[in-house]
Amino acid sequence: MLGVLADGPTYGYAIAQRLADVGLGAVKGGTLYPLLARLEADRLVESSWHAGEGGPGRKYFTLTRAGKAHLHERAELWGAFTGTVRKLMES
Amino acid sequence: MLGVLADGPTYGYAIAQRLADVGLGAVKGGTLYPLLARLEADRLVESSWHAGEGGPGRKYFTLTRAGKAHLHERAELWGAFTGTVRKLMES
DNA sequence: ACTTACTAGTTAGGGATACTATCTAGCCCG
DNA sequence: CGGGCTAGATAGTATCCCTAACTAGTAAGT
Repeated sequence: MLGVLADGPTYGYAIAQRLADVGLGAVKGGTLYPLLARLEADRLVESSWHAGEGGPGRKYFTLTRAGKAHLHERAELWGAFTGTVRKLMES
Repeated sequence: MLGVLADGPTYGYAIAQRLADVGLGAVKGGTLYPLLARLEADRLVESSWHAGEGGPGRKYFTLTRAGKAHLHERAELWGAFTGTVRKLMES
């Protein structure tokens, strides 16, 4: 989620499409929006409402400075973790 | 878990030590034993009790044929998943 | 006008599961 | 005989993903 937002501000529905496009499955609204709300509660993202252009309004989310830091930190931990697991599964 | 068991039959406490050794943190009994019980319920592992050699008895777990197949299947999915996520986080 | 479909977001409820904490029990050592 | 290590089990709590249902705007077909 934070990785997608690192490419620039977007809104929930577009994030879901992006995740589906790259092959991470159809993330449903009931998963997506509570997660975004948690990220906002943790001050990792900020949101602003924009009127829709030929459709409903969109809530755009932007990574905060803390969100970027969190992403980089987690990316390192994720790399270490997956490396360890890969070794375990291949051995 | 299945990856550790792929190296040969072992018991819960030793699995926890192995996971701690490779850097996956201290997996607690409340996580470890229910998970092994689920794997056994799914016929992915089999267990047998062996009297302790200078200590309490040990419940040894062995990967079944289905367990090995499951491990290989999951390892492929895991590789694809982590590859996708890595690209997302690095972009 | 009515229906369908797509877009966009929200909420309630259930189920899976990882965690904390606690318990039993065998063995060894000081 | 208490403390510590080994070994396993269980209850209770919290998290969180999912299904399902809802509201609402727009557009196209009938």
